[in-house]
Amino acid sequence: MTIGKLSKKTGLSAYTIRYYEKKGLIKVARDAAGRRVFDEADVEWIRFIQRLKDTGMLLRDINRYSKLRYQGDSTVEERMKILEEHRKYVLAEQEKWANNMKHLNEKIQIYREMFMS
Amino acid sequence: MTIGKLSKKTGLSAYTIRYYEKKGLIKVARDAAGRRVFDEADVEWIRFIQRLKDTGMLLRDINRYSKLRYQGDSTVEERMKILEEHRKYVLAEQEKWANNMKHLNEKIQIYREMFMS
DNA sequence: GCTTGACTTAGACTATAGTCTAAGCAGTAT
DNA sequence: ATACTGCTTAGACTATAGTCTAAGTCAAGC
Repeated sequence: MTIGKLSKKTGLSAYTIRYYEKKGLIKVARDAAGRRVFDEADVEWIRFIQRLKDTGMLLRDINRYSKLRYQGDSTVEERMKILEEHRKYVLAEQEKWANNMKHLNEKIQIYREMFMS
Repeated sequence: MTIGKLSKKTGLSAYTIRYYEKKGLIKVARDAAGRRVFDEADVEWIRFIQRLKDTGMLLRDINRYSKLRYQGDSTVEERMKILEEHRKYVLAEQEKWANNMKHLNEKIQIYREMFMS
C-alpha cells in the first residue's frame, strides 16, 4: 500500500505520515523505487498512535513507546507500564471533562432562565 | 488586586494574563500608575475562560464569547447558543475519551496476559 | 515515447498558545 | 537616599504539530 492509500485509510495526511516517520514513530519499508510501502500491521499501529494522540499523549512520549515496540517482545512489561501510567492520566482527564461539563450545564441553565424571563 | 495576586489565584502566569488581555479575552482596569487592577469578578471570568479552554475551546472562540459578554445582557441569547454548541462538542469529546479508554484497557489487558504467561 | 499522477527529498512556513527579555518606572523598607 | 520588588511595554523567542513548496523521479496508460 502506498502513502496515499494509507492516508485515506487512516485520515492522516501524507505530510503527517512522513512527519511521523521522520520523528521515529513509525518505521517504513521501501520498494525498489524508494517509495514507502505499508501493510495492514502499519495501519493498526497508526490507529493506535491516533488513540494515544487523541488522549493527549505527546508525540515525544508516543515515540518513547514506539522505540520499545520496535525492540520486540522483551519490552512488553515496560510498554505496559507506560500504558498504565497513561491510563491514570486519561482517568483524570475524564474527571476534568465531566466536572467542566457540569459547570457548563449550570451556566447554560442560568442563561436559559435569564433569556426566558 | 495586582497581576501577581491574580496569577497566584488562577494558576495562570502573569505573562499569560497579559497575553489574554492583549488578545481581548479580558478587559482590565488600571491604577494611577498604569498598573493592572483586578477584582473578584475578573477572577470568576478567568476561571470560566479556563473551563472553556480545558474543554478544547480555542482562544479565538473564547474571544468571540468574551466580546459578547462585555456588551452586556442583550447578548445573553447569543452566548447561550455558543455554550449549547460547545456543549455538543464536549459530549462528543467525552464519548471519544471513553472509547479510547476502552481500547487502552484492552491493550493493557493483552500486555498483562503476555507478561504474566 | 510522452503525459499524467503519485511519489521522493530538504527545508521553509504556519497556527496556536504561550514565555521571556530588556529597559524602565513606582512604591515600600532600611 | 538607596536598594528591592513588582509592575510596565514591545517585540523576540519557544514548543508542538503539522503543512506546504520546489525540484525531481518513476510507472502506467494512450
